[in-house]
This record gives sequence, structure tokens and C-alpha cells, in this order.
Amino acid sequence: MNHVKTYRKAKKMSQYELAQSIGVARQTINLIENDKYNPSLALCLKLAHVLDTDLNALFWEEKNEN
Amino acid sequence: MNHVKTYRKAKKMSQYELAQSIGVARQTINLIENDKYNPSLALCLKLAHVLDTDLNALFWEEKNEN
DNA sequence: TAATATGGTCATATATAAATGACATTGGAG
DNA sequence: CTCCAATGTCATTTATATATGACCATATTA
Repeated sequence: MNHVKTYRKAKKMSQYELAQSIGVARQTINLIENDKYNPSLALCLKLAHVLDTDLNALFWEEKNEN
Repeated sequence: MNHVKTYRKAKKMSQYELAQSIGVARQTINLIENDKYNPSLALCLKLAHVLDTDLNALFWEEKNEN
């Protein structure tokens, strides 16, 4: 689970607006939010910038297996 | 510029060893280190875990445009 | 009722990440 | 110098990210 949807909602953007603002298709945003696949690093970086956050906030999950 | 090579050297691993440890080809590591392309998020996450670091440390560049 | 905005999903096509095998170069160790 | 490990790079193939167009469901508003 990533946190794209949470950050998008915080900016009050629709999937379409977010897609437009980073130059991808709306379906791409939808699939990413629903973990249907595996975005490229370049796309992750664009998302982080548009959503005023960073890679870790959007995509990093700490492992607590010690 | 990403910091994969720096973190790999810190772990004293070769490109081949790093590639083996995350299940990709050596060339893939080489291309990523030299910014020849655009790895997937899943691959970035594996790299971060194997190199005992996180996404921001490897791939995030702060923008200092204020 | 209809109309619109948003989100989820499908099928098809294209661009590119990644695999594979090969070869050249570099640097260190003998 | 030779030998070898590590790296850089090329060409080809395969898997998949992404684009595009479409359709459906839901909620809201006229």
C-alpha cells in the first residue's frame, strides 16, 4: 500500500487533475493508487514533487522484522 | 545522479553481487548507477532494503528553488 | 428524470525496463 | 608484462509500464 491517494486528497485534486499535472493518463494514477502495478522512479519523483512530499512519504514502508 | 554506487561501495559489494542479491541482471545495476534509465519502484525498494537505506537516501534530490 | 464529475476497470497498442549473451576496457595483484 | 575481477557497453529479445478509448457505477445537481 502506498499513500498516493491520501496525499492527493490532501491537495483536493481528482485523479484526472493529478494525472494532467504530471503528464500521464488518468488510468495510470488509478492503477498506482490501487497497487495494480509498479510505477517508474521518474513517475514517483514527479508525484512526490506535485504532492509536495517525498519518496519515503509516498512509498516507503518500514520493515519491522528484527 | 542517484547514490546507488556510493551505498554499494559502502557495503563492499560488486555490481554482480548486488544484482544477485536482488534478483536482477548485472547490467541493470550498471545502467541504474549511470543514470541510463529509469528503474521501477519495486526495484528501487529492493535496492534500498539490500543497501540498508531508504528511497530518499538513494534517489531523492532536494530542490532548492525557493 | 437527465446531466455531470469522479473513480474503477477492460482491451488494445506502444514505449521502455529488464534479461541475456557477448565483447572491450580498466585497475589491481601476481 | 600477464592474469583476472570488475566495470562499461552493445545488440537482441521479452516482460511490462503507460497511453488511449471505451464502458459502468456511484453520487451530486439541475
